[in-house]
Amino acid sequence: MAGVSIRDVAQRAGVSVGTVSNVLNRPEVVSPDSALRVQQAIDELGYVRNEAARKLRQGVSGTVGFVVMDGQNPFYNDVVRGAGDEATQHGIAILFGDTAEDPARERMYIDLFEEHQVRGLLIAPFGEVFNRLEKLRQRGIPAVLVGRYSGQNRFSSISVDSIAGGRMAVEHLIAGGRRRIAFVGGPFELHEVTDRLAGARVAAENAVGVEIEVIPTAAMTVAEGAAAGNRILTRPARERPDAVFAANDLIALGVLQALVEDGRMRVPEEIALVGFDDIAFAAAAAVPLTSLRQPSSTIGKTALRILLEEAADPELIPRQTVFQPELVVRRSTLPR
Amino acid sequence: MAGVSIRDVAQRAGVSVGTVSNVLNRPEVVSPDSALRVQQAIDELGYVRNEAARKLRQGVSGTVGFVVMDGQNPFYNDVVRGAGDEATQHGIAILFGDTAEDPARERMYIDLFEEHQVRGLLIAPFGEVFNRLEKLRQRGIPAVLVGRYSGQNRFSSISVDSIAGGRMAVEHLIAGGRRRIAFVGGPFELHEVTDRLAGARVAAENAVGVEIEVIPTAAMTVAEGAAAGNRILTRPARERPDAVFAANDLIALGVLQALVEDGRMRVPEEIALVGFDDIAFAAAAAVPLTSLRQPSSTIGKTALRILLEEAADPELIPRQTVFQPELVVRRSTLPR
DNA sequence: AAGCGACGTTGAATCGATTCAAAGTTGGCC
DNA sequence: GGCCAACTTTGAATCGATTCAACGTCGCTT
Repeated sequence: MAGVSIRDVAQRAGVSVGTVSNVLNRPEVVSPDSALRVQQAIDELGYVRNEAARKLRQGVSGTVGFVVMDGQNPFYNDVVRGAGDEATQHGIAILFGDTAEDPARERMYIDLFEEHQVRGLLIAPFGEVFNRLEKLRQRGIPAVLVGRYSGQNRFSSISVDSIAGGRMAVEHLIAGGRRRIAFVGGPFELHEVTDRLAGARVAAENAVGVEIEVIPTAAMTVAEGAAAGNRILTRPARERPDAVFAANDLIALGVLQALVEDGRMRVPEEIALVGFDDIAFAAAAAVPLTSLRQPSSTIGKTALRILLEEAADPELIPRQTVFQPELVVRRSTLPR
Repeated sequence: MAGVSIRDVAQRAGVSVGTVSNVLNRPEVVSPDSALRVQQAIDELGYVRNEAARKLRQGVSGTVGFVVMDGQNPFYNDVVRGAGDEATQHGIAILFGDTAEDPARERMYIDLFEEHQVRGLLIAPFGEVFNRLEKLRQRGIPAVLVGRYSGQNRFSSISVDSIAGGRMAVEHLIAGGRRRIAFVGGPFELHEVTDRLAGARVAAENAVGVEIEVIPTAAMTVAEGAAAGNRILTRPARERPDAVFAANDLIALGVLQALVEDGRMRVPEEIALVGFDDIAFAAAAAVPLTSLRQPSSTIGKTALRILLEEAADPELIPRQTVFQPELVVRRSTLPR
């Protein structure tokens, strides 16, 4: 069984528990002699520190929660890896919760992580969570939003400028000679979606004779994208758009899949396609996908760093960190 | 601040701490009257149970560690989601560690999770971890291997029959008229890789005039796959294979990307392509990819269930659960 | 030789939930 | 009324690491 405690180590090394604790946490105050004996005892007994006891006493834990709205989206996987890299540098472990775009599950994970007394919460939110997060903060658990700009600046956030991204996407399409542009995305509760659409509208208004049509989806998935693509295909040819701007790459890949399978509307000849996120698979798609790249790994790292700073000093004023997306042009938007 | 303890609740409700604890953990022994008062006090004070204290006392935690060798592989993301679904049904949180195919990081996460006194460890291992896992078990922390068959049956494992999968892949290629087959994958420390290759060899030996050539990769990534694809393309035309069996879909997509970009060897006309895992993006690839499907979400669920059983009863004999992969045929292997 | 500061070490108190033996309460029955 | 069983409630002990005031021990100065 486990059961090797600091007391056993102390006894073996012939010192007090206080000294052992000092060796572990403030080695500079203990004499080299004791330090050595303690270290030996630790090795011999295979002592492993009990995080629970430490956490209980200190009131701070070595874990951070990460609640992600879609764990199957490679974009978030990249963000998680970035956060994980940063976390391990601080000896911190990440509790991971994939809510699969389900608000109930989202609440559940927040509750669970609160019980676990996480030091802070990273969250790519789906539902309306601000009040809940506010309560968490009152209990001393800060939260940092990932991928979503925090409306009233109540929380720190790390995101990409979705409005600018939307504008860049549609300006690029217009420059390529497209005029009838469909925005495919949803649900509209997601700020990412509304912002990208808003940016698209700005670009359209700055041009002449460009219309934006909205084709809503229920989720940001390949399947929903494919469904949207098929809806486009059922229309008479003259009512179809000549370009699609998808709210993210998963949707774009779904649309692409539907179009390629059907075969009647070739990409990019009849219809151009832009995604968002620039996930690794965008480049390997049936038709390599033009997309707006987010610095995903950096987003994760930065989010974790800011979270730890806020956990250390609750008085810090929330900061909004906004990166600029980068247009990566591939074949799916070859000009007419 | 936090600081609402079970003692505060007890005081507010006018009962003892023992009763509050009973309301929380064995509601059937407490009178409806007290239960109500306690519940009210909990709501009014916003009490949240302190996992650290509970864990310390009980010696068991409500967390499970999941160490994944490649968090960017959608296959593992699906597995993680399955495990997460199952975990939440048991009120358990998952500590997540992405080792990015780095043995040092793998050890680091195992150490970290041990300090956290996880109830058990799910691991898709990369390096040589059996001795370390053995030590963990001696401390009462069981481990279940995910995606890798446990050699000497020392640990429970959930996997897919990689040998059968390799055989099915190559038999399918042979049936489609292919004769010069390249196996692309690595590193060979991974049993998945060697098993899939072994299965491929079996299929080749059962046929006439079929050769298997091995093109090693340093990792199971798109980038490594693309590099391998480019290596194939540098050869004189007559020395190129007429089919590629990739150790997983990421490699397959990389190879495909290289081939499509170059344009000289058309898929599937000149060269056929089979992957493994059947990730969601396989169907959406430049050329829809034939692959061997693993029941990824089921693998995750099952792994977690078995892990919890073993945590509850350390005497259980390790079980090897092996699913059969399913060949999903798409255009990348259209017969000649 | 007394006094002082620097340096190490000690060990009891603490964090908060759970446990369980013991005490308390209730109602039923003779 | 007395007694017993069934049901509730109590609260001190416990888990293991950390903390910190108090205590030794030296070596050096005056």
